[in-house]
Amino acid sequence: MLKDIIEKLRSKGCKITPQRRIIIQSLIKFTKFPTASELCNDIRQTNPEISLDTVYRNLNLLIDMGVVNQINLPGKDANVFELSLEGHHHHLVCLGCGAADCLDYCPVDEKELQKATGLKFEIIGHSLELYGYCEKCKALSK
Amino acid sequence: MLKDIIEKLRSKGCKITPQRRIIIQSLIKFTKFPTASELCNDIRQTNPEISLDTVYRNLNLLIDMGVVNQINLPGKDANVFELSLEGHHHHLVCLGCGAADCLDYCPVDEKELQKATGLKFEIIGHSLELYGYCEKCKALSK
DNA sequence: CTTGATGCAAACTCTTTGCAGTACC
DNA sequence: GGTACTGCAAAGAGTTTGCATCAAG
Repeated sequence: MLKDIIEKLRSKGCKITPQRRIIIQSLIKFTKFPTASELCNDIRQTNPEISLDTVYRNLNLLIDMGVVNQINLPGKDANVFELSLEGHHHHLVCLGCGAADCLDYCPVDEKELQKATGLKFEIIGHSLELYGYCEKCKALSK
Repeated sequence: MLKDIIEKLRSKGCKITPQRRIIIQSLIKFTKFPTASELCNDIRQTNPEISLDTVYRNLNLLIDMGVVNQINLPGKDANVFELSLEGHHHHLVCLGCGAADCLDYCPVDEKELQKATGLKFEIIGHSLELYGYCEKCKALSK
């Protein structure tokens, strides 16, 4: 997974710096989708010298490369990042702890929707987020 | 519609100032979902003296009152506001001009989804945005 | 050696807050 | 008249940019 991404960057002429490598590694390792600064703090535990702007710059680079998605959650800590190697999918976002799981299954049939909405609007994509509580947070609230 | 909202505010003990009234009127009038500053600029065409912080303060108040929804769109101009008198619905967001239409019909069956995802995650809500091109922007791109 | 990447600092945008004066109820 | 609201200015958060230095290819 790390190798694939490195290879993709290399093939597009990007240099593979230690910072870049660590950012990708950290992103792979996260179980929730991190904000830019969460990612930076995580990396600083082993590499205290990295700067937040480098994290931002590389996240934007990875987004341009199609390796990372940026997700806008409602509320605070709204901008989070995820690896996007898996193609189209959706998320189960926990309202308790903020953890987000992926849902491979896509329940949205765009063709059906296009029929239902008529021809005025041409649908070319969608985003669906499911909100609720994960196992841990369900247990905590009881 | 304006009256209903004013009444609701009054019943909760809020004062009805000219600014407040104009903000609501402008919000009703918009055909796309405006950002806070778009809303402010629109209001300034007739009331140049209004300040952006008042717009923000009142939008937050209206959100607390349940009269307005805040929607996070991906990319720039991410935070937009809509009146939320119609209950649960989704949006057709134009990638060309940013205009957003409402879709009353909800194609997401949460019960089905709950079955499909199992019991680990308890679904209590969802958000769905459809992206594409409105009639105008479709025509322009040809 | 060349070009792109980094770190620092500062700029920028969006949003919130403190405060004194104002106006709605 | 009292309390909530306004405008101003300034503070904060999050993100981007300019620049000199550094290192990957």
